[in-house]
Amino acid sequence: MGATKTEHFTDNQNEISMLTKALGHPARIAIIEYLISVDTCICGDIVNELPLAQPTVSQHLKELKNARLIKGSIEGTAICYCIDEKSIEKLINYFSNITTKLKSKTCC
Amino acid sequence: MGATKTEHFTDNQNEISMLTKALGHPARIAIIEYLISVDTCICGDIVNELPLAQPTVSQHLKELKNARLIKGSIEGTAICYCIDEKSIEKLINYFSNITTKLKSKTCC
DNA sequence: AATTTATATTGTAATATTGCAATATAATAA
DNA sequence: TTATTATATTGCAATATTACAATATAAATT
Repeated sequence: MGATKTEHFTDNQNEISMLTKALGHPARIAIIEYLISVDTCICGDIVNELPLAQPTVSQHLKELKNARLIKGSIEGTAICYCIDEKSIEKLINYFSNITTKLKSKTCC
Repeated sequence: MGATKTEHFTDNQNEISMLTKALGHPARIAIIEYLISVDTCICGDIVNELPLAQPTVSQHLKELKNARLIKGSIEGTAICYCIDEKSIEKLINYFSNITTKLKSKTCC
């Protein structure tokens, strides 16, 4: 026990929950918001921006990268991170679809 | 250590991550999808629908309720659950806003 | 080559989550 | 009142996450 029973759910359910799970931490939301706010794709400034130690930030970035919510490309010593729009669009589509389907339903 | 440093983030960051975190499990995505698929707001059928024991389902429902993603109203012995559209809309708005902001940006 | 700068990894402690059996609660039915 | 039915809670084991100090890596600069 303790481990999520991934194999019992559909690929889509696992994919959406993987994305939402990756966004399920305020630091990772803050990282996403920071990446949006900066014009140029800055990297290690995230560490200065957040109230967390460098290894912790690095770990959060890794999780966002694993979920393909962000992309990172090496620029000399630094790494340039930016949001992967596709994943965000996946989420919008998913939730929009829910709202559309709910329009015809009555709640209890 | 080990606990999320909620106090260091904005209310909005905490709210959005609270919603996404609640959706960050395939069983809870499956519950949301099931609630959409049924015409009438059925309750304990979720237990039959999911490959999880009743207490586990009850726990997942509790988390969705805490995040205000679903509402439950007592109907005799049963409890009628349904999706709280407002929270879904909050998420759509949030992600739409991100996409809008990204339109003007160039990625690395 | 040695140093600096930027980021990642490892190891570990604290805490949270997942899943379920057993049990409790609470409304209805017999 | 005693089942029955539907859901919630408790307690616990297994596992995952969060956070960070220490350390490693890797490219650029001196």
